[in-house]
Amino acid sequence: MAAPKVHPLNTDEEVVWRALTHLLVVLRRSLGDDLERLAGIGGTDYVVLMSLSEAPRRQLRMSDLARRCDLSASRITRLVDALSQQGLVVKERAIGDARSNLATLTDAGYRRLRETYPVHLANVRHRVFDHLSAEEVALLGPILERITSGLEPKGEA
Amino acid sequence: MAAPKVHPLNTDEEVVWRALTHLLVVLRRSLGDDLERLAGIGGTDYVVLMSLSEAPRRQLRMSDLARRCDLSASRITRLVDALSQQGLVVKERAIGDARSNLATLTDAGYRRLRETYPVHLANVRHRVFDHLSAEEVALLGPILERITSGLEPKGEA
DNA sequence: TTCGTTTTCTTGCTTAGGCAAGTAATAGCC
DNA sequence: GGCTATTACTTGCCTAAGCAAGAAAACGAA
Repeated sequence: MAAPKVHPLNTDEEVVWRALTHLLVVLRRSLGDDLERLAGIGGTDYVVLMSLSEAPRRQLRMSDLARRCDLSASRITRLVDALSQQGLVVKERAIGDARSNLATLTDAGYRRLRETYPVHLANVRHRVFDHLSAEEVALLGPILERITSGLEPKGEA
Repeated sequence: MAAPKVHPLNTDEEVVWRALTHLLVVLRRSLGDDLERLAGIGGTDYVVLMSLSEAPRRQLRMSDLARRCDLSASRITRLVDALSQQGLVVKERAIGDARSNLATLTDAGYRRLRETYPVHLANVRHRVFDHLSAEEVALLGPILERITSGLEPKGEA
């Protein structure tokens, strides 16, 4: 609390910091726009479908889905409702616990995801991996994981 | 257009991709929340003040400010209006071109920024640099810059 | 069993942000 | 000098997302 005299960023850190904040805003936007423009699906919808497709039975409880997508419960409620309107998922009460709702990817949803995947993949390569060597990718993985893993506990850590 | 058979991500790439998308959402949120909680200022407001403080005369045209903050013109209009309500910046018509508006950081704004800086610095260290060695930081800089520099041209590239 | 507590989701409201249309000022051109 | 085109910002309106309060089910204890 009493400002324990933290070092200012050195030059290298400054560079990383500028690039990172820029990335945080712009890469997110670029990828979302790419997907919307080239595949007609929102970035968030894509993440939802993808998360479901990776789950056993292609099915997750709403709250688990929210966690995997880094979204709030309310946002997931609305996203799943919208996707189910389009027939890409179904929402049904869980047997055995009538509080939980299960979202399940439909065949149509799975098909949609398969169609979209190549577009997404191309975007990701174009925006990120085309700029990196294999060695850099190998280095980057552990670094990013270390940063993200310190992030989970929403408040302090 | 005709899906030119892009390689799927290999294992290393997959790791980077997962971590990166997570980072994009969560780091942004964490840093914004930190600042809000510990310094009572929004992350975006902070960026605006910081950008002004780095400009000659602590002053920028609205459109330049928008560009440096990665924000739309309309968002900047509203942010600057809010900040000027709080006396942290002033907005005035540019002499010599009455279309442009100049936003200038006030002394109060500068003071506010100085107060906030240590908090922000501590957050940044805590969330990012505490997890990285000096060597890693040195490696990371060029990598991130390469990615971001491919991002500017909003649509294609 | 019945009542309080906790979990899980939903709904209402608010905020951050962008886009598109409008307005004002400048710049070019005849 | 008067039109047209361009630039710079603002305003209206929409979407994405979160928070907080609610409702419904499940759990636990008396």
